[in-house]
Amino acid sequence: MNDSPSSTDSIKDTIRAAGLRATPARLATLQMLREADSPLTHAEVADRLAVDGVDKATAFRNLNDMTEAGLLRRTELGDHVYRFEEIGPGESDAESHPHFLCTVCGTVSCLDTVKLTAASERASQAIGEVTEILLRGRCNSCK
Amino acid sequence: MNDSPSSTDSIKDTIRAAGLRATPARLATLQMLREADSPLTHAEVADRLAVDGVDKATAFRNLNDMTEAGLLRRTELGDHVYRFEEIGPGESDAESHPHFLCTVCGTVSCLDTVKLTAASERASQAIGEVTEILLRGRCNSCK
DNA sequence: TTTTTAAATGCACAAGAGTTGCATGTGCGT
DNA sequence: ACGCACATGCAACTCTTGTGCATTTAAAAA
Repeated sequence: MNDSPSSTDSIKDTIRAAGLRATPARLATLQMLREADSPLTHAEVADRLAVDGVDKATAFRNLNDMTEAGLLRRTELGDHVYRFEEIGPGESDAESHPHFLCTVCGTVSCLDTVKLTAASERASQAIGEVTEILLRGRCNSCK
Repeated sequence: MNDSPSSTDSIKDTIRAAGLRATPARLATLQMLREADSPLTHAEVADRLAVDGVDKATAFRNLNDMTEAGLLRRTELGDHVYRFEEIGPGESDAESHPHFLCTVCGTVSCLDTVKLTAASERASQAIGEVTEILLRGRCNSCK
């Protein structure tokens, strides 16, 4: 069998632990995001679930509900589309990692090591508390 | 007189130099952006011009046309709204400065001094060429 | 100054992302 | 196995942005 029951159960547990019901649509949603290595758009998730007969509104509501429940993180990378990624077990919602969006092909990459210089940290502190860093440009495949 | 004719003429010249006709709607648009100290949204410009009888579609078209002509820069800061700012005379379109968006009040600040650490530069180069930096968080007024 | 014409405008309508109201269906605690 | 709050489906709706087309106008030519 391809779907190991253990991983399905772990997904169920994760959803229930967040105070939500483990419905088929939510299982599929979280599994999709767990297998993806970059944030997925609203539409990508909805389209994929549509073949299982899941309504667009349901897909959107689940994504938002799971975000509110602390399971997902919603990011907006500047192309007028919301993207979602799973928040790992230990991870907190606040400590999100930087993202890179290719403005040509739309590919998103997660970055771990990107930081601002000390001087930049200070300059930005003067304005507010930075919780998110987003870089945009052209990825190497699009040069 | 408040509207110094010289500045109006300079705006006209700027627009014509970009290969566009200096229409009243465009004069007003560019003047607005020139006086603003942070990028203005599509809607902000359109609403302001509406009192002069300028159509919303015209306002949107002008913003996009002037962007294409290299007079303006269009940025998307993650709230599903386009913002525009003038590109200074010497400035090129490519070298945009970083922005900070307060996710609470929506205020946008332009940053000049923010840079990535050398290590971060290297890490991001591995993925692509970064042309734009966006920081999000809570501005000091919203803490 | 008048004429000419391509560019710009106004109006109405359309597309895409995301949301919401409401009746129906279902997970899951008892 | 039962019941109820929660979740879903469907349709209509909002909000931002873009488009088609007839009319007007900036600005170059005469």
